[in-house]
Amino acid sequence: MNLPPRDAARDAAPDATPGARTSRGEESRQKIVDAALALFREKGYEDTTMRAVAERAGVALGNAYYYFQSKEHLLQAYYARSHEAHLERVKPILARERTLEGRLKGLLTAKIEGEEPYHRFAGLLFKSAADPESPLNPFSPESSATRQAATALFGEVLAGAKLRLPQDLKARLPQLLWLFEMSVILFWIHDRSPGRARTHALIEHATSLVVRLISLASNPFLAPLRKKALRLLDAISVAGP
Amino acid sequence: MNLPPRDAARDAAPDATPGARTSRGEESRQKIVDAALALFREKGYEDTTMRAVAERAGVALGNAYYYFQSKEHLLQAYYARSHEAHLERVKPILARERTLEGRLKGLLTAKIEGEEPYHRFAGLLFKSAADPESPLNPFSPESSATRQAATALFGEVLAGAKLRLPQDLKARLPQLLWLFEMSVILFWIHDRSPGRARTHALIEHATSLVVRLISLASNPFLAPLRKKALRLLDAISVAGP
DNA sequence: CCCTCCAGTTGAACACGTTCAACTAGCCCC
DNA sequence: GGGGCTAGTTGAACGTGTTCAACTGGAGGG
Repeated sequence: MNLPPRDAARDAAPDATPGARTSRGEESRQKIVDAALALFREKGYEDTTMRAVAERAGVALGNAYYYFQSKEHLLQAYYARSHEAHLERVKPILARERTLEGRLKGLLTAKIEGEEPYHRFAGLLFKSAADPESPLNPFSPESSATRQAATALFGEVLAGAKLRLPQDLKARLPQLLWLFEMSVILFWIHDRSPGRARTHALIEHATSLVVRLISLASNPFLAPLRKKALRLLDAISVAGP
Repeated sequence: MNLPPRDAARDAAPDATPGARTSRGEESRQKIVDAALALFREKGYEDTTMRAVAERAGVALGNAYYYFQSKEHLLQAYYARSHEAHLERVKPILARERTLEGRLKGLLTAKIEGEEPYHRFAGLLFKSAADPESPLNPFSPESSATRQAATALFGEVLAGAKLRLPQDLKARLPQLLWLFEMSVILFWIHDRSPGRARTHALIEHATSLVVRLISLASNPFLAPLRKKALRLLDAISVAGP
């Protein structure tokens, strides 16, 4: 899932919560984030109260709301952290794998394994992300920067693979692969099988299927169908209205 | 695609809210549902309070919780009712349209037009869809009746269309079409264009594309790829009775 | 006729997320 | 040094969803 980085979200929102302008302020903000993430991990999101966060951070209840519009917004801090970790994990994989299939599988596997410790509240993140009203929602204008960053990563996945693609498809594929990743994550969130065996099976089979579909779509014989599909994407602009 | 099953332990909802056992009770339950749906439509979900629901229903606050475990559970009543209304709207369409494309387009258009009054809070459906803990989640056991009804409807859509399909594909297609419908609804939820023009465009283009993909998948020439895709579904599906 | 029983009903009470008017502390300008 | 100015801070107060112990009404048995 791809949520906007903290700073971008704050700058885009009209009534955004202020960033700290003071070293004292920055310290408070940090203490609040640290307290929140620790409590989320210890007790889960629902059982963590804002009062408990404020108490552990050593600030007043209202102070947390000076830096974070809502409890939900505290999750953004977690997301920012986890996305950076994901980039780090993916870097060596992309350096090693040279086939599209290997690169995709590596990326997706790294994603779900990196998120594994947070499986129980990753669902909550996705929940906010699916709400059209929420600024955390990946289809929102506020998130466009992050969305582009995420699709750019898939652009890199494609660029490093030995692959010949029609130009029109190549332009749209990163967005489509991002949607694929989102689907895998949605599946993973619901997956309760031991070791997330089902999600691993999904990645294994679906990735290889996706790669075959891509090469099928590249077949000149099927160009009309491909054009039709791409026209659909143009008409609705894949990221959503 | 099927999502993984939930824990059997939780499935056995031990403290399920009782159905009414009395005519007086049935009346109360009905008044509460009516009040809730009216208020949801008038003010949206968030701005509807349980106190307002109880007041309009003419019962005490606590009484609503005798029949519904939570505010969220009131939404299930909406889903059930909306599906019934959908069936009524779809009936004449399926009686008239004889091509798969016409039947699908008719069904999807009826869906989003029927849901239009509830657009502003329909986003909650997907919030719940993303939350594995929620009983409203369409993949949950509590929703299995609705889910099966929905896939059964797509079975009817297929049965009434003049179409030759490989048997293996035919068996899985209703589920796949249901996922297609869910995707359209997800798009619609985020659609803020006037008259939902974008969603109508999506239905127009995507349906015709889906129909072509189905006939492509039926091509004996592509049987290996089709088998591979169906094996994927088998691998991640629940082994049902 | 009264007693028992229990589905149904009640609203006060609770804990929570969130808001807000008032306060504090450090910095800058005169 | 004093007088603002404002980022930062405070906790009481509000409205919410939810819980619960107490109550009610009417059906059925004696």
